[in-house]
Amino acid sequence: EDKDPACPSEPCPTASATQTFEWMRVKRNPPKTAKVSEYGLLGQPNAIRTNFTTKQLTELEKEFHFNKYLTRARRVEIAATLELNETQVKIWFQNRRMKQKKREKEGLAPAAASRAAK
Amino acid sequence: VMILRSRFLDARRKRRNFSKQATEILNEYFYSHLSNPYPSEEAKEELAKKCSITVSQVSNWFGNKRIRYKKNIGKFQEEANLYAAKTAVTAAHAVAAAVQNNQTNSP
DNA sequence: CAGCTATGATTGATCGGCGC
DNA sequence: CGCGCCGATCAATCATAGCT
Repeated sequence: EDKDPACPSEPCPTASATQTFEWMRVKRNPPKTAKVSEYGLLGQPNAIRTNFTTKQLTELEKEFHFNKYLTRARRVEIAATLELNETQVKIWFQNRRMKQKKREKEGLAPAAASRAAK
Repeated sequence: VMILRSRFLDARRKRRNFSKQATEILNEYFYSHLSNPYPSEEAKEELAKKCSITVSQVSNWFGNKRIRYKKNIGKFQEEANLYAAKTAVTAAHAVAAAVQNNQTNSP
């Protein structure tokens, strides 16, 4: 069960046409950041990317500089204050930590590169 | 809801296109690994060095390339054939073999 | 110079794997 | 068994580069 699902017996409809591999078929499930209660009908939740306001981002950023990690209590507090789900706050911190790490990495690479170049 | 897009003009968003050679190298890798265009961290570092760009930029390039390719495969068909012909590699098998850490065939 | 497309970067959110 | 985190990726969008 660890081999490609397609390779041998393939009709190959259009001659040399590049086949459609699995990664091209991958589809992400829509965000479940919903608050279904607001719709009566389980209609479409917030099946879209939430756009945080400048105010929310400023507040999250401030909290991040205070603590890179959140406690359950803090998360609940912030979510309520910014009118976001606890999940959104949690995710924001995780993405923020990754961003921080990426910046640190990009910040040291050049230094090592210039040293090596010298 | 006003346009809260106050992205304060991300100064960092001053983009510059990559050099022709860099794009050439990235495309060669992409199309020679079309069955699984997901370079490992090591491969990304090597590509970054060859292209004189950062690893993050290599990641961004592959991320954008994969999404845009599958969004409209037809639009890239010409490009795909071009690089496919230019690079006759057993990459697809190499990738499968790598996952298996076992070699069953050699060029 | 306007208009449209190509492309690099950003980011909220998902996916699979880990550890507890 | 579920939860938070990590690392990678997705997917939509932003803003600019570049060609017509």
